Amino acid sequence: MTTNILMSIETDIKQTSFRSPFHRLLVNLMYTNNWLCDGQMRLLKPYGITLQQYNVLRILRGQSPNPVKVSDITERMLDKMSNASRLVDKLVAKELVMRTECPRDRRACDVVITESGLALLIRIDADQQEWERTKNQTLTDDEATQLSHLLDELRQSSPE
Amino acid sequence: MTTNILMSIETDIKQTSFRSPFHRLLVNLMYTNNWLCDGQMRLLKPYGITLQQYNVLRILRGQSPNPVKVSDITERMLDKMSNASRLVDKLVAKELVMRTECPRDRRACDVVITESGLALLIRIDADQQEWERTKNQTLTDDEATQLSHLLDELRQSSPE
DNA sequence: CGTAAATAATTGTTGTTACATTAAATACAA
DNA sequence: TTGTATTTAATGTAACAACAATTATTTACG
Repeated sequence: MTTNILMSIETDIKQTSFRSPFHRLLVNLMYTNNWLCDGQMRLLKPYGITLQQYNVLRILRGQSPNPVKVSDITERMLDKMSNASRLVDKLVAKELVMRTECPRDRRACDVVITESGLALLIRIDADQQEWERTKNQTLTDDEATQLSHLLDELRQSSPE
Repeated sequence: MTTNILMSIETDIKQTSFRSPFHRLLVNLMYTNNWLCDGQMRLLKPYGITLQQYNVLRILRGQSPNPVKVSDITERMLDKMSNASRLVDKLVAKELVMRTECPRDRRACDVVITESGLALLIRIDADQQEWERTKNQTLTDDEATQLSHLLDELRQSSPE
C-alpha cells in the first residue's frame, strides 16, 4: 500500500462508512458530478449563459449550418427534460440562435446557431480548453477511457 | 477485442466524436449521473419526498438521536447550496423532522429526525436496496472500488 | 464594558426545472 | 374523405435552486 494523501470522498463529505463499494461509488459519482458542474458554471458565468444553454449551443454548432429540431435537442441533452423550448427562447432573446418554422412540417421548428452564437462559443473555447487541461492533470488517457467504459457498463444494468 | 454490444455514451446521446478521452469522460459522467438521479427520483416519488429531502433525512438518521445543525446539513449535502433551511421547512411540514432552538447557541438550530421520519426511511430502504441491487449487476466490487478511486483522483486536480 | 467582526439561519428575488396540459399539424386506417 | 391517434412544440403551475441581503446572536478585543 502506497502512502495516500488523496482527498477521498469520505473526507470530502465527512462520512466514514458506506454500505458497500457500490454505494460509495454512487455517492462519489454524484459528488464528483456536482464538483464538475460547479466549475463549469463558474467558467460560463462571465459569458452570461448557463450550462444548459451552453450545451444547446454546442449541439447546434455540431450540426451548423444545418438546422436542428427542438425535439432533437431534447434527445441529445444530457438531462432530458421538457424545457428545450424555453432554453431556445433564452438563446433567441440573446440572439445566439435563430428559430424558424420548419417548411416540411409546420409543427416543428428549425433552430440554427447564429454568427454571434458561434463567435461566443469560440471565445469560450479557450477557457474551456484551459479548464479541461487543469482537470485533466491527474488521469492518463488510458485511465479516462477505462473510467468512461466502466460508466458505460454501469448503465447497462437496466436500459430504461 | 471482444464482441461489444454495450450501449456506449456515443449511442446514448447520438454523438460520434469527442475531443479527447477526457472530454468523453466528462460527458459520460454527467450523463450517468443524470441517469442515476432520474432513477432515484422515480423511486422516491411515491413516498412524496424529493432526492434532496431524502439526503437530508439520511444525514439526520446517521446522527440520530443526536441533533444536527442546519450548517452541518449544508456541509454534508452533495450539492452545497443555501437552501438547507427551506428543505428543513418542508420536512418539518411533513413532520419527518423536528427543529428546535439550540440551547448552547441561540443562533443555531437543532434538527432531529422524528419517529415518523425514521419509519419512512425504513419503508424506503427496501426499495432502495432493490434498486441498488439491479444497478449493481454489472460491476464487481473491485470495479466499483476502482471506479470510485479514479473519481477521487480526478478531483485531485484542483481542490477549490 | 462596549463596539466591531464573525457566525447561523432565514428571507427575498429571480431564474430554472418537473410535470401536466394544450394547441396545432400530420399520419393513417376505415 | 373523415375521424382518431400521434407527433411537435409551447405554456401554466408549483416546487426548487442560486445568489444576495437581512436578522439575531455570539465572539473578539481594545
